[in-house]
Amino acid sequence: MTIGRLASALGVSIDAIRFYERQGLIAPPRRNFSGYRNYSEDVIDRLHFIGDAKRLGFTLKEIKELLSQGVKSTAECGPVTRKAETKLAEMNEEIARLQRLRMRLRKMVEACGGQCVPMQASRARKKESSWKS
Amino acid sequence: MTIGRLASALGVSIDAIRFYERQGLIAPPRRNFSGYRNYSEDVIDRLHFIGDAKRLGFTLKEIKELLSQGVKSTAECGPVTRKAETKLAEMNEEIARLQRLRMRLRKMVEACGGQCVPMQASRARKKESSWKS
DNA sequence: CTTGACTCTGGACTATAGTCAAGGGTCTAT
DNA sequence: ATAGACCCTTGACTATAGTCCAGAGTCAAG
Repeated sequence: MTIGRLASALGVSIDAIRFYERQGLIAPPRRNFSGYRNYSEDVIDRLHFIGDAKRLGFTLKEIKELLSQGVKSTAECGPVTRKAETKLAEMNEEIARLQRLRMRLRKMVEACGGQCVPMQASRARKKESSWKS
Repeated sequence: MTIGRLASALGVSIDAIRFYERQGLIAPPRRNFSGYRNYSEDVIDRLHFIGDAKRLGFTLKEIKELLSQGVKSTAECGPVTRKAETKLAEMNEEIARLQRLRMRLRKMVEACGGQCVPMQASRARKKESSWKS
């Protein structure tokens, strides 16, 4: 299978596949006599795994680690589970952070919504009452 | 005020201030005869505004737009409010996205928690039952 | 045989928000 | 006068996940 066929079969770009190879996420495939990459079926599973893991929020670096530990499907436990738990914790923090930001923003929008009432938390200086054009 | 004093007064790095200048977020200040930047008090407000807006989740690019519209404090309405509303919507999407990911991850962790039960959604092939080393 | 589609490599580029370093000039205190 | 702290510019670098390009070689169909 050529890289082009593989790419369109999986809905990823040719460049992405070569990129994964450079990054060590997939093994360099055999080449035909003129240097074209020639893929076997195995790589399809591997690329599916990469896609799954990406959707789960893993970075390529993390996926590489997973793969280097011999993990081959997202159903496989041990390493994925441990990674996933860490990831989950990180994600909870990130969500919390965004929610805090959202709250601040929301308050700001509300405070300014109707009558342009100065916010309490703002750093506005009284002297600068040039309430904008 | 020299750049060093300004930086330590505000708790940002000298490099960051020069970076903001390059990016057009703060105006190039006067220079003394030997080329040192010499800041007036005004820039303090500006940098505070930048800090506030950053904490609210705006990117530097967005902050620059705000500033170019004459906005000078986070209490100021109009442009900030409109931006903030957009931002809020984006943030809601991002939070929702992360929460969906979290759900997927959580399910995975649970599914694999006890007995390494294969997940339904996985792409594992039956033939590949080499259940890892 | 030629045309068009495909592939190869290497390197540059994207966005974000700065940080770090080299190599030089300047300011302040002793 | 000189040491040490400060400042200048320019350019490279960080991480992420690729994308895009040039210039060249290759393959299949007509």
